[in-house]
Amino acid sequence: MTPSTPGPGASVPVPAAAAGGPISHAIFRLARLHRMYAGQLLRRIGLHPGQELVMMHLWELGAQRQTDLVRLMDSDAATMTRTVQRLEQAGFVRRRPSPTDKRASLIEPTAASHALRREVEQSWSQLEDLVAAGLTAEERTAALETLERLEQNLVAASTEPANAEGEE
Amino acid sequence: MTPSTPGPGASVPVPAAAAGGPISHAIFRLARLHRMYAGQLLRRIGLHPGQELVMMHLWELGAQRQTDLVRLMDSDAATMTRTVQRLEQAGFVRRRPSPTDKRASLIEPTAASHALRREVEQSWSQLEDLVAAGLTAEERTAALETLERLEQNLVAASTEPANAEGEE
DNA sequence: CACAGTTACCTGCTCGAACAAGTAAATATC
DNA sequence: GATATTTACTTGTTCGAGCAGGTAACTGTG
Repeated sequence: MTPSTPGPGASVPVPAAAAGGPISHAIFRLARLHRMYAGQLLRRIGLHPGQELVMMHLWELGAQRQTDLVRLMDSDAATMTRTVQRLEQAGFVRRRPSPTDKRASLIEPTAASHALRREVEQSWSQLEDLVAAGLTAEERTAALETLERLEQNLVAASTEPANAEGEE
Repeated sequence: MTPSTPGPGASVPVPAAAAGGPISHAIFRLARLHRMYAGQLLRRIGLHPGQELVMMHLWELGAQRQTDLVRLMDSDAATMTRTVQRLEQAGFVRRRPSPTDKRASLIEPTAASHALRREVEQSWSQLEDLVAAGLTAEERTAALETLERLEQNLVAASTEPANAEGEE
């Protein structure tokens, strides 16, 4: 029945497993599919998942220190190091020592990279159209609110728990 | 400001970045947080993300061939091989050659693993409470429907595109 | 100025995700 | 029954994610 693999860059098999909390699992499955699609779109333009976010920050804000990128994306410093290394090697960013801080290096997008920006934005746009296909403007807003509410629940849980050792 | 690392299993920094399509990015952020929490809960009980799904399938269905697990989780065969190897090494599963098919091996949960099941279920339950905190039953249902609708959009997109070779 | 403490970055490691390729066994076809 | 194809699984590789160090540079304090 399954038509088998149609070839690279076109197969996104249907999900299957379901267990755990319904919402948790729905998030899991949705995120999985979403990641798959994003990955496919990104690969076409020569980026790996995650790299496009770094680039977008750089294109929007200009040269940044790695630490800034880490903060902006709330990612891991070690991951950022290697991601930047690969972006550099791919010719999308350049590293320049910070004039004010010898520890830091400024990451800036190369001229060559700017051609990518449109493609990244198009990919994002495509993905958004896919995931929100058939939704009215109101439904999109509602969906967004739902997602953000769930997100806020998790954010809140990370700050509240307050098994915290005394701050103060 | 940031109280520094409170210790393992307690720090989930707030997200930050936002870009791309609003819904896409909301999914991305939500999934990220969700994954973080799931990872923390799982680590406490000695599992890595993904392993718990394998175990749940085994506990529910009994011994399965790797291929079955791959199909159930719609995951990669290579990933499954290594995941099972690690679960085996951790003593949670055992591998037995299939009596009927010399290529296949049956994966079955060990007796020792059953103690884990409660913990996995508790972790899932905890996570579900976290993510759906403060939602009424109706809101949970609505959220679930929203998530599933978005998921269905992606699933549909994977089957429709119909650059497909005829499925006849 | 010397010291401790912090910050910025890098490396090593484990593990999941995905793709490519390869082996062995089962099955289909001639 | 020999050959081709499919199936089950393994290994190799790249890359993101996260944790655990480790080094150099900055900063604050005495």
